[in-house]
This record gives sequence, C-alpha cells and structure tokens, in this order.
Amino acid sequence: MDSSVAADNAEGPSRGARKRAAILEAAQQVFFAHGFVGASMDQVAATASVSKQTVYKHFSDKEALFREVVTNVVRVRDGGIATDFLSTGDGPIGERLRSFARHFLKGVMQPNVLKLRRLVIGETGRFPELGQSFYDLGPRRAAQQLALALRDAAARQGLSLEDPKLAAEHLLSLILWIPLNQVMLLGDENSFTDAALDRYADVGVSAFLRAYGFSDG
Amino acid sequence: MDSSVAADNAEGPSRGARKRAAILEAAQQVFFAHGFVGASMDQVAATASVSKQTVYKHFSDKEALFREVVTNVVRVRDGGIATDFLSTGDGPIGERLRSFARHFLKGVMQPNVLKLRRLVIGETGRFPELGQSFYDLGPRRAAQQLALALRDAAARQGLSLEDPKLAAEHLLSLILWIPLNQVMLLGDENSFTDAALDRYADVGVSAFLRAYGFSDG
DNA sequence: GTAGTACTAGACGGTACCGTACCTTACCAT
DNA sequence: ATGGTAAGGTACGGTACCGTCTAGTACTAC
Repeated sequence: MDSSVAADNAEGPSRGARKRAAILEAAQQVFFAHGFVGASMDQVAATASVSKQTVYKHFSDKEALFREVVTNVVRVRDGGIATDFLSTGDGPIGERLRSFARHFLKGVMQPNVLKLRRLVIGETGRFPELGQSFYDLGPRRAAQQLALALRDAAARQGLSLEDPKLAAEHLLSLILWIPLNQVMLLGDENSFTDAALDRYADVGVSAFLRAYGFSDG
Repeated sequence: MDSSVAADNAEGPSRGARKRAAILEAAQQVFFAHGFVGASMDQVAATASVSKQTVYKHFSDKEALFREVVTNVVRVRDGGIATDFLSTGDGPIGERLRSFARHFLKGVMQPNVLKLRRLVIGETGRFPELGQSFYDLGPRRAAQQLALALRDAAARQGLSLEDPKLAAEHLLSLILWIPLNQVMLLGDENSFTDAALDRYADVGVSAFLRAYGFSDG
C-alpha cells in the first residue's frame, strides 16, 4: 500500500523506472563482485528482487546490461570528481593544488570507482569502448582541466609551462600512482585511511611544485 | 624419429617436461586472451596440441594451472626487469636514471607483462595472493632497489633524501603512470613506439631530478 | 469495476564447460 | 622383442548459465 501511495504519479518515478534502477544497482553489485563472465543473470535478478523476465524486458541481453552499468557509473562518478578544481579560482597555488589533490585522490580511491576501474581493465578485451569512455571521462578530462588551470597559475607567477598537459599528467602521476597501483594489485579497497591518502596527495603536490618551479605561496 | 633423438636423455628435457612446458605456454596464451573464467580447459589442451587428459595429469585443476601460469610469468619477468640498474654503478646520476627509466619502462610495457597485469588486476578478487606476488616481485622490489640507489647517489652529491622510498616511488610514478594507465584502460598493447616510451622516461626523470634537487651532471 | 499492462514464478532447450573414465596408441628400458 | 608407462582421443555425468516461454498475479487507468 505504501508503495502505491509513494508511486502516486505526481512526482515518483514510474514503477518501470524504479525496477530499472533496482536492476542497475543489483547488476553493478554483481558485476563488481564477479566480473562480466562470472556474473549470472539469475543472480542479478535475485539481487534486484525482480524476475528474470523483467530484467530482459529492460535490457536486451547481458552485454547491454553490462554496458549500461559501466557507463552509468562513469557518468555519476564523473560529476563528482573532476569539476570542482577550477571553482576555487583564488588563493595560493600550493593550497589550491593540495585541496584539489586531496579531493581528487579521495574520489578516485572510493571503493566503487576502484571496482569499476578493475572491471574495465579486466574486460578491456571484450569491451574496448568502455575503457575508452572511462579514460576519456576520467583521467583525460581531469588532465585537460588541470592543464588549463596550471597554465594560468604559472602565468600568474611569471612562469611559462612549455607543456601544460604533461605537467598536469605528472601531477596526477605523483598523486595517484602509489596508492592506486597498490590497491589495484593488492585488492583491499579499504586499506588506506583518509589521513594516509591526504599525505600521499600532499607529498605528491610538493614534489610537483618543486619540479615545476612554482613558489608554494 | 627426430623427436626421439632429441629426447635422448643426455640433455633434452623429458617428454613430460616438454609437454608440461607446452601446456603452460598454451595456458598463458588462453588465459591472457580470455581471463580465468573465460578460458576453457579444452581450449588450453587444443592450443597445446595435447589431450585434456594430459593437462590434468600435470595440473590438478584449472585454478592450479592458472596459479602456475601467473607465478611462472612473474618469475621470468622479474629476472629481466629490475636487477640491472645497480650494475651500472658509475656515471652521472641523470644518465644512469635515464638509462634505468628507459629500460624499466620498456620492460613494464611489454605486451605479455601488460596482459599479465591486466589479468592479475581483474582476478584480484578470486586470487588475492597472485596480486600480492606480482606486487612484491614487481613494483615493490623495484622501488626498494631504487631507493637504495637513490640514497647513495644523493649522498654522493651531498644531498640527503629524507625518505628514499618515497623518492623512488615518485620516480616510478613519473616514469610509468602516463603510458601504463593509458594502455591499461585503452587496451592496445602496441600503441607506443619505443621512441615515445623513451620520451616518457626522459621527461619523467627530468621532472624527478628537479623535484629532488639532483644536479643532472 | 474492468481492461490492459507490468511483473512474478518456474520450467525448458540449447549450449558450454569441468573433471573423470575408458580404451587405444606411442614411446622407453631392458 | 616386450612389458610397462605416458599420452591420445573421445565420450560422459553433472552442473551452470543464457535467453525464452508459459501461465498466473499485482498494479494502473478509465
């Protein structure tokens, strides 16, 4: 009864949309846990508390569901991570970069993002276009935005970066590599405390500032 | 007939050993191409030109074969990549690091190593200990050796690195991240020419030298 | 209330795969 | 040459899974 009230067509998403969302969430969970080949559609249906028929009414087959899951997570993730560096346009460059680095690293190291990355890397052979999407909307976009910001910041200090894109990617390297490589191979999603991640971000930024001649002020 | 002559027990490996090697190689190929779940034992047997019975005579089951394949590749790979930096103990630090970086990056970017990394990352959930092995014998060992070398080199220049391990990992970050992240997600094993890789190695080393105050001489 | 749509539950055909069993064939030592 | 061991070929039991089908049930709209 509650459900029918909640589904009052004034604002609530239609039942179809709700089922669809439940399936997507369940599929995400199952695919993240077992990979594409290891996941079964029965398992997805059971996890979503939905009949298999309904799954196939919303998604034509396993591959389509998988693609939808991945692109969905990429889309959601993308909104949260990359955009809010340029918004903090003022202040000393060191502080701005540290703040960006901490936020970015925390975003990349979220369990779901890690699982997604692992999944995409593992299925690169079967779904090349998903790796492309992930790369374009993740690292590539971040590097581009960062490159612009770095060029401006450098100009404001009277420096000129000869290759802002490279500088941006070096900064990302210094921030991400150590914890990300470790967690990718060792697989424990929760092995880093927030404080440890902040520390990696900070020392990465410091090394970057030294390498590219920014004065920290 | 030739085969029987070649198997003359003076020096040739026994038939069993040869079959075993053929199975391992075939399994490597099949696992690399399709992942653990996606690979079938029939396919392995067929690729090795061996009956399935023989496969199961040498390896108790699919998991054991998989473990053997991975640890085997890790062992082989390990011999080739990390060890020969300390051997070039003399010369200017910039040159030594550049030479190491080029060699190391080329080693890491070999198709088989990339496929192995992708496989290990993808199967971290099912085989955590393989990720551990890969990490210990790969990045971890390299970072440790590199840390020692960097500390010595710094001392020779009158510098003191407060955290040589961190410096080593920053160097590896700068060298590896850009091409490795790209190829992991985009999946084309041959997308970088040797010259492009050398360039990534060189600019990474340069940034490192600037960040850590080494004089290039 | 009633027609129509979305969903549930379970079964099924077809296929693929793991690991084993059975029997035949090639090889090696004596 | 001959017996014994390793390997080949193949079929099989059991299981799991995908995608479909059928039949019955809850919900929505008029």
